[in-house]
Amino acid sequence: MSATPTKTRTASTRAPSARRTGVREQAAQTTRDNILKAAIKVFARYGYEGGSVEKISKAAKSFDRMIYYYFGSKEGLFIEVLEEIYRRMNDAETALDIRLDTPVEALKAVVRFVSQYYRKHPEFVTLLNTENLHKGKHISKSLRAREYSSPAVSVIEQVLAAGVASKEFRADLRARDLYLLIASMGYFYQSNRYTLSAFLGEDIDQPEAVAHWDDFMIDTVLRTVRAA
Amino acid sequence: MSATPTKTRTASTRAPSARRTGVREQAAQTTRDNILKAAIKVFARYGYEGGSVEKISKAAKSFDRMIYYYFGSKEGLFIEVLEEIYRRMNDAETALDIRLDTPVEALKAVVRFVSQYYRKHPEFVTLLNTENLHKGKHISKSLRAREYSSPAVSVIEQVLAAGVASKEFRADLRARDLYLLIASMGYFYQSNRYTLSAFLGEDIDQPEAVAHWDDFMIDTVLRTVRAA
Amino acid sequence: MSATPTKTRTASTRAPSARRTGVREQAAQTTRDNILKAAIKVFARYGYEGGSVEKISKAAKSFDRMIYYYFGSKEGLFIEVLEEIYRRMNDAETALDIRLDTPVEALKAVVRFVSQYYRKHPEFVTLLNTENLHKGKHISKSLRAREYSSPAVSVIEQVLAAGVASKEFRADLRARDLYLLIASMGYFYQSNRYTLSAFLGEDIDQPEAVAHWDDFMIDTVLRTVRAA
Amino acid sequence: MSATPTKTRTASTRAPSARRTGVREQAAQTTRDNILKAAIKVFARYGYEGGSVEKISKAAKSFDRMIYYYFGSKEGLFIEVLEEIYRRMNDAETALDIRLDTPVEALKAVVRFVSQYYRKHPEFVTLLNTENLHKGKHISKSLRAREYSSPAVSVIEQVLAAGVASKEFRADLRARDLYLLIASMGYFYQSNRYTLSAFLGEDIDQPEAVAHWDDFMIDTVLRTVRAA
DNA sequence: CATGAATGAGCTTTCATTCAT
DNA sequence: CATGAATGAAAGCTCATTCAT
Repeated sequence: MSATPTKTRTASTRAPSARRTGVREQAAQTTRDNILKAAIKVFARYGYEGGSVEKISKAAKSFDRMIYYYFGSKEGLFIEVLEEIYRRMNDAETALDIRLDTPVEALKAVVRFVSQYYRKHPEFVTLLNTENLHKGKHISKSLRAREYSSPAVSVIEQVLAAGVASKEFRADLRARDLYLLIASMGYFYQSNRYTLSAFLGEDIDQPEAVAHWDDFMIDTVLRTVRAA
Repeated sequence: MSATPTKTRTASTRAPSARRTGVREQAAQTTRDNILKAAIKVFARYGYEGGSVEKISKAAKSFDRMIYYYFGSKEGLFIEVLEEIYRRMNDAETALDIRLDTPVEALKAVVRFVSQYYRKHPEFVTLLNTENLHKGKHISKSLRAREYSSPAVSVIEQVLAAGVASKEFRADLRARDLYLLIASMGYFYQSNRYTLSAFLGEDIDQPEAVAHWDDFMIDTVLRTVRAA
Repeated sequence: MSATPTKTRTASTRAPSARRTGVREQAAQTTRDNILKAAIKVFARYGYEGGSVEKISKAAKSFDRMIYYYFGSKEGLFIEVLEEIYRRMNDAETALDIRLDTPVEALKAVVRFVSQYYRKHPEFVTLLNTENLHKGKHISKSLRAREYSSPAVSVIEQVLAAGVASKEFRADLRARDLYLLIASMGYFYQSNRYTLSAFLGEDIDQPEAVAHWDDFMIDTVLRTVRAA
Repeated sequence: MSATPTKTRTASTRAPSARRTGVREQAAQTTRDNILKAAIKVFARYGYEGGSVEKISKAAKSFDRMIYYYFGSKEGLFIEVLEEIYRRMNDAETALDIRLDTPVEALKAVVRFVSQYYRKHPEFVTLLNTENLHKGKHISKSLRAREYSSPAVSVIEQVLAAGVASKEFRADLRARDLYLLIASMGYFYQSNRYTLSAFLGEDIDQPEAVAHWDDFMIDTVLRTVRAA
């Protein structure tokens, strides 16, 4: 590893200050952003080992050296990538407008959101798989990643509470479990679609198959949640 | 297992001859097996790119060259690794003794089996993730992999049919969907345990957490399956 | 190099005996011949370094080991390849039926033969180039190669003498020089046809171009040879 | 020579920038030149396959990596080697001072130049042979190589025209053919000197033999060219 | 006679990273 | 701020050859 070990934020890696940004800072910001965006694509496609520094710098139309300038190391860049994709999902979740007065519909909306998010953001799925391959060693170095978890579960918590209040949902269900159920079904279908297609002998990416799975997800979740 | 080589092997990669096995043939078989076993471990731990030929040959106490001698290329080895882990799961599934006269118990047993299999064989999970990262390019080159799918789904099919016959299970459920539900919940929990632990702020590998999830899986599956 | 240095013929490399050949010997002869023929093709196409033992054994539908069995080493095989192509050219030359009573026609025939031989045997040309790249180190180890030179020059010697006798050809010309002139023109055109085509901007392999060059060769040779 | 880089260079291989050359740029230029010069020697001596990247980088007192930095690949380096040797010959040819008022002497000078050039630049000969072994696949990728052909032929064209004008040379002779005749005789003698020496049983590299061949070349060319 | 298995050095190329302006 | 140049380790793979029946 380098002399200055990878950290969440070091003196040598520049994060453009949040205060008034001049022309200089903006150009730097652009370079930094380009690298981060390119890194998301490249790591998502090739994994951590397969995603070489050169591939990333080329995709960002920048230079290898710039990665070290802004992120300190390949590992530092990967950590920021993870933070970024968590932030993005968190942002999307926060933007969700859930009507708690109709709990069933609200829950359906949540399921649809999760399913769609994984489908539209395959990089999120492959990056998490990559990180799990590495036993979470990068995410554990990030102070920020943790912050993004609560909203995800808490949305479900609210919906669940509303449903219990209206007696549509049963009371003995943990929001965490419900969250995991929804995530499982959405994630697995997207994450393993290549081996599943080979294994099942059908292309599970076909629109009808996808729509069918979404319906099944909703049905399963509602059966799990509904009060007896 | 590999005693009956029903493989489509290219002319350039050696499969120990099927005829009377002398001392040398057996030694060769051992070398080949050692490499394959080592490859499963190494690829599972480091992924495809990270799992270098040297790491594998060292773990197998053999030489790089032997990998090319027996498997033609790193890719060829990886394909056989995938075939092997599918075969192993298939074997384990086939060994399952399911009592169809008690469908509910049978279904519970299936769920427990799947959950346990993923838990006890983390290499199966990471290898499939790796293969999905590569968009299934290796599995699609294997003629054998497909053969192993039918048993997995057909066991569930039988249990489901038995439950429908006894009127315990509803009739409008596809075995494929039920299989995917069970697999989703078992797989995701194992596959993403590192990021989930960081995300949820709890170690989901703890025995109680695992047991709780198993119960929840069974409960969810039964609620999905049960006749109104 | 091996412990028993490469020689023209060693105890360890088998040359099937010339006496009564049984079935066994014939099979061996075939294997040996196949290897030799394959080696000519492979060395001619890929050069000495590029022509790997494996390429040759595969082309011969045999095994690497057989090359060592019959030829001792890669170098030993290459030496026999050189001997073989010289022998072949010698045989073709010997088969030439030259009518010495018409010296001009005889000389034309010789020129055409040389030109055609190089054209029809590109492997002869590339193999000699390869050997010259290695500064003739292999041919110098061969006792046989030298035997094949005399006929080539002596045919020209005879034609030249006949022409001098009939006063059609001048007397102050060495057969060796005439041989070299003919060989030069025929060889260079074939040997360098790729770079020449690129260099001159025309495909010198076209039939008309070839015919034109043959005519020019004959014309040049006759102008060189003819008595004032 | 390489001061004016008129090259078609890919984006990934570095050509020292043309702007004001600082200390560093000059050092880089030196590294590049050292590699190119070393490559000419090594490829000329060992051929393309035999000329390993390591041999070249060592001869250049640099590193393997630098070859890829500057030339992209071994093949890219070889292409530049071919371009370089063509350029060198072209430069030498351009420097030739031919007096067209004495066509016979001018032609003799050309023949002597060609003969000497091949003799003094054996690397030119072996590199072309190597390229022809590869069927011209590298030269065909070079846009530049073609540019160097015209001068070679056009010098002869001019001499031929002058001789025709003075009625010393015959008019029905193509410059291209004359060029090929001269090149053939000069090239073949140099290219095949090892096998020829073995074949003829004399060392054709001896000064007297060389001088004799030069005389014979001139004599042959003049006989071919002279007006009846 | 014939051949599968083994071996270690070597190949071209790519890797993440640091140096020196 | 930015970037060309340099570096050595390691990657996947092929090499000619020998071992052991």
